[in-house]
Amino acid sequence: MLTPSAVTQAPHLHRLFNIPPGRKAEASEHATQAGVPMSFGRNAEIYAEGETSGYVYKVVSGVVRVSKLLPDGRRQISAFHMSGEMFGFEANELHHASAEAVVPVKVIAFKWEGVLTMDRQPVNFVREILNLTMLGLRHTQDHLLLLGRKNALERLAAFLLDMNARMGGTPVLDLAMPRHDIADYLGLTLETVSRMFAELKELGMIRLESARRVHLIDKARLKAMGA
Amino acid sequence: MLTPSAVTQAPHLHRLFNIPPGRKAEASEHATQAGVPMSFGRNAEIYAEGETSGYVYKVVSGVVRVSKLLPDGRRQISAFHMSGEMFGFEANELHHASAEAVVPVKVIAFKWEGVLTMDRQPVNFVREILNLTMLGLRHTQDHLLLLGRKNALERLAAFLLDMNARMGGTPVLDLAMPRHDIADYLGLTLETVSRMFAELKELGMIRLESARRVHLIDKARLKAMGA
DNA sequence: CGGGATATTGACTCTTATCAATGCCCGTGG
DNA sequence: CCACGGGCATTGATAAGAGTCAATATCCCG
Repeated sequence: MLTPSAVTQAPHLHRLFNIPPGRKAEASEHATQAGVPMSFGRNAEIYAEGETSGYVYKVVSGVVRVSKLLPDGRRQISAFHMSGEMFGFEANELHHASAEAVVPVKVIAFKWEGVLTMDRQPVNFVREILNLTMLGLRHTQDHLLLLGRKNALERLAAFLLDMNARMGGTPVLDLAMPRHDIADYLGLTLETVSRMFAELKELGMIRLESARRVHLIDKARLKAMGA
Repeated sequence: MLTPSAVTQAPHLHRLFNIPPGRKAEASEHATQAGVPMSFGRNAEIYAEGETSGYVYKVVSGVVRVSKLLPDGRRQISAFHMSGEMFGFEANELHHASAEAVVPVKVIAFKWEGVLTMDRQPVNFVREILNLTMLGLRHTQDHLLLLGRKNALERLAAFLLDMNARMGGTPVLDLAMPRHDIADYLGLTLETVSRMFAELKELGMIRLESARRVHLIDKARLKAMGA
């Protein structure tokens, strides 16, 4: 459940996607291969659902949320992406979800064209991207199980463990996102999320230093709970 | 929501994956490129979670369900695959979900090795598989929205429309799977699924010729409902 | 130090789950 | 050909979990 994530780092991609040392990079035509650094403020939109999608992104710092909206405003966040991870892969030329900065974010944007069309890149390269996409698919399938079959407490436990694993596994966890975002990721309301935090605290499994700073006191029991 | 599906057909793959005319094919070592036809009875296991995964599959006939289980038996079906679709893509060498035949199924199995390692295949080929995987990711993300944010009636409406679209769009829909499978796909209980069928009937949007044979009377309203 | 956004807590409602009884359909065998 | 039996589906009564609405409380940030 909630494995390291979607678009996690892969050695090859790190090499291939990193900006050449000394590069300055504005959004110039030349940026095709190297990638263009971009910054986004808190809650700024990186791309929108329905927008034409020409780029894939790698998170340099901050946290990104990818989400879909129903016409009446109900929202489902499908993933949070943290430093080192990539997102924005799309089958067609249109974005099927939107991406926003949860906190101030730096990313590098790569022309998708350049990624797939480059006939000079080793076949390994496309294969590497395929692998990232398959990992993303796996994470999403795990999340289906969470949304379809786990109760509120199990969902929150799984979420905290996933976040923790992805941030290095230290027992103190700093959450970048507000309760509302956690709720929209876990398919709950923010009130329920808050109550589940309280219950995990009651159960002695976590300690809340503040709303965003969580101490994972008993990971073993959290794991048993998150499934 | 619930787009044509996961691993839907793509012209290139049809060419590349089809068995050479006149081929007989047992599970021989030579079958690497051509693919091995296989048959499975109702509810037979095609592969299991945790099993080592050496093949990808293309459905020739029947319907396949891909699912994950929680230790206590709760189940989430992540997708149904129908004729022409492919499934079984895995990031690592282990299957992360299991696949079973909903009804008697014929598939063709292709060695994954052969698919990725073949340096003689055009780069286009890997790219085609990447595209199928991205489509699968999209379908799964749509399903996240369904599980996280839609109510029971909306879920069933979306399900019926998706199935209908994938089976050619005729107003009479033959469901291959029992209520229990629909429930595990939609994150509901079979009783609730049954009640929602009754309610769609009440609303005049469907007619039940039998439990498995559904007439879609008002697709427009179903669409509005399914979101 | 004050104020707005974010989070918690409480009371109550509503949707869906659970438990249980009955009905229906279809294939098999008398 | 009909009756029986077993799996599947429907329907009902009740319970439980999460949602909703509303009133504080807390935390930043200026």
